[in-house]
Amino acid sequence: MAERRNHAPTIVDVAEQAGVSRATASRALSGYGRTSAATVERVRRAADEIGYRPNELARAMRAGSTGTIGLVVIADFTNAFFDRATKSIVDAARKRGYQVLISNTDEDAEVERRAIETLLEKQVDGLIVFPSATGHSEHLEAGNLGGRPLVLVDRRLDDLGVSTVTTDDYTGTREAVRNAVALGHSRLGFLVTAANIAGHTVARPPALISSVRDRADGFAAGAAEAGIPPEDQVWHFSEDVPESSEAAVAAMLDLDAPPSIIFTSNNDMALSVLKVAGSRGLAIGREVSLVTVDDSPWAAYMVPGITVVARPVEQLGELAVERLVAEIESPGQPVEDIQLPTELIPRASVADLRTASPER
Amino acid sequence: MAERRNHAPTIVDVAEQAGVSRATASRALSGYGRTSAATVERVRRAADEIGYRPNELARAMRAGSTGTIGLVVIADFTNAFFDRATKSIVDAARKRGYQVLISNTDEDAEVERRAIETLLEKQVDGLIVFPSATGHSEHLEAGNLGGRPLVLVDRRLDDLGVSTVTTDDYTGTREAVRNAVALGHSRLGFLVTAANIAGHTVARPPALISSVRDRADGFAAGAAEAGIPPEDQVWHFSEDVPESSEAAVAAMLDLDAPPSIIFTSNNDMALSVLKVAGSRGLAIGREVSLVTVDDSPWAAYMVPGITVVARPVEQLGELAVERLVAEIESPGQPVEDIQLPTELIPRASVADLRTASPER
DNA sequence: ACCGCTTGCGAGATCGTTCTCGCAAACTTG
DNA sequence: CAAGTTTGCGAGAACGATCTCGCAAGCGGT
Repeated sequence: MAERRNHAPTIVDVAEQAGVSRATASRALSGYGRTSAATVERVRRAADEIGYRPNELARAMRAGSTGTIGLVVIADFTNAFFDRATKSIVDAARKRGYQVLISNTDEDAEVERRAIETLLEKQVDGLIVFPSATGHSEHLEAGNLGGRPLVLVDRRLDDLGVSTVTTDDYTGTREAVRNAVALGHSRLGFLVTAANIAGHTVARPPALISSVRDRADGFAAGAAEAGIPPEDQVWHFSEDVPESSEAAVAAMLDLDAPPSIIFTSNNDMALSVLKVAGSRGLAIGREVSLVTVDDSPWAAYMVPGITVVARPVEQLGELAVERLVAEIESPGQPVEDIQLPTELIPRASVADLRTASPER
Repeated sequence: MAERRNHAPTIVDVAEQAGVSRATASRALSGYGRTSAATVERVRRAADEIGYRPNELARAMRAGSTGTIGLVVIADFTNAFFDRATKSIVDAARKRGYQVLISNTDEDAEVERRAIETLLEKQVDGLIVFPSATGHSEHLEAGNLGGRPLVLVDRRLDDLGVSTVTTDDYTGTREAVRNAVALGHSRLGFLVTAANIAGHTVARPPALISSVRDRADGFAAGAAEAGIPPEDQVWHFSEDVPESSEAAVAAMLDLDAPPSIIFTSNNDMALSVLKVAGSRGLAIGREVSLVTVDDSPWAAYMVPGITVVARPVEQLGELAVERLVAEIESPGQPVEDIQLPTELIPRASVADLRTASPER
């Protein structure tokens, strides 16, 4: 019968209960050093009896590692990206014996800086960061990380010299353009959401985050390859808020010669196309075609299904964890820049203009 | 000039650098006790110079609290529920000075049990749990939680006597039924996804998780109130996997007298309706009406927009954090069972049968 | 000039664990 | 049977912070 104290039972309580010393109790439970089988059994039973639960804090302080990794993400809802990435990271970490401390930055660099500071104070063994689009990144430099490894996901920050896992959006978007041209489209719209823009604009903003830049470059490359002249590449940029997105869509549809197909750089923008086109009675996949980046359940199940450049988000998260754990457990790994292949999933949102008589 | 050691600088290094004792350095930085202004300044400067970052682990061990809460969720993608809830919890926690350790259970009770064990070992100050539908819940009883507070979210576990934050899905669903009947619908389908079912079935499974049970009860109550006879309430149950869902939808549409409207208990099921109806050329909001629980961007922006019972997910998360932090910081709070109101958002997916001539 | 009070600071204990070291008992070996 | 080796276990230090004491110096009041 254990005497109940007012604190959670510690290894000292286990030792008393089993009639051995702290050291022996610890040895028996952790299984290092030499302990007789009888003692191990006695200590185990004692621990069970008093409901002992090891204090991972103390263990971590002694060991110098916490078995915890810090995750700094940018929560967005429409893309089903945040949750897929988060889930895959949490699950992959758990499989390798790590827990995840999560922070959300909402694209705010200052919040990101403080979040990383807090995570480091909590002694995470390493960091996985979806870097925010705004602001600088001194806080991500090795010298400010207390020697703890960092892996970037989804967005490259080239001058940082740190392992990065992204998807090959350049090739994916280029492929999508090629596919559209093959189906007879010859005037292509491209709607890009970007941070740090006021409203919407036709001028390309000076700095795009790497993922969006890749999509833009892929679009341009695909169009050039297919011989689409610049005047038939219609670019619009907007903030990532519904009002700006919808205004950008409306402006594009209001052109004297609107494009037959609209590419969007993310799903928020794609939904704006759905909404604005719907309100004008334009049927997707007939009067207006649509391609977006990132697959999602609704894109697959809608009628018509939306043609997408699918990114292997789960793999993205898993690889990030794999890289990070490798650097944690054997430091000095070479820096890797992993780019995962994307996949064009053709559905019904892109009209085949080769057979149908051109509408509008 | 600080002498660089091979370990992260500690308060001892700061003290040396400033020429004071550990205790004084700690006082100067933490701002308790008495310290002269000059010393505070000197210590601060020393800390800056050597890049001191406090070790939150050591502080937590001494203080007995970590400033960390454990979050145990069930990741799902379609509902935009996981990410909205997670984000709101992470953000609300941060505002109150807490970080979040996140675990995902995938509805597996054993994984949930182990996740909670790990979180407790890591000395979280409290737990927010979306309880899994399967298995028992001894691991959630107060005696097994080491005295740390727990708040349940989204699903009630009545015999646990613990604060719970849910949404009033009963009233929401009842309201939705009432609305549909007012629009002329008189034969109502209800598609329910539930764990622990093999395939799909017409028989109501013995145990439904509280949120789904509330929706079912609300549906039944609304139909009864509106005078819909039992034979015009068509129930189908299925597993939460696409194959079962789609089979259930198909079976319902294959009835001799299919319902004019289908209610679904979640968005996975609603997407299955979209898919199957689409593949049969049935237009949503015309030949088949649809109402689901949980709003999401795609439900709002699709054409037609989907009528939904919207749940205040962000508020759910915030209130859970608020309750938990209250119990952490002043123990002995009364147990609260908070039910947040839902809102019916009528869109175009429910046909108005009063004016239109009945189709099919 | 003496007493009491405030101020500033340092020594040491503490949180709960792991791990090194040393010691005694038991065991092996020629 | 003596000497060396293995085995099992306990004492104590360590991780890095906070906090309780107690001490010495400075201060004002009488």
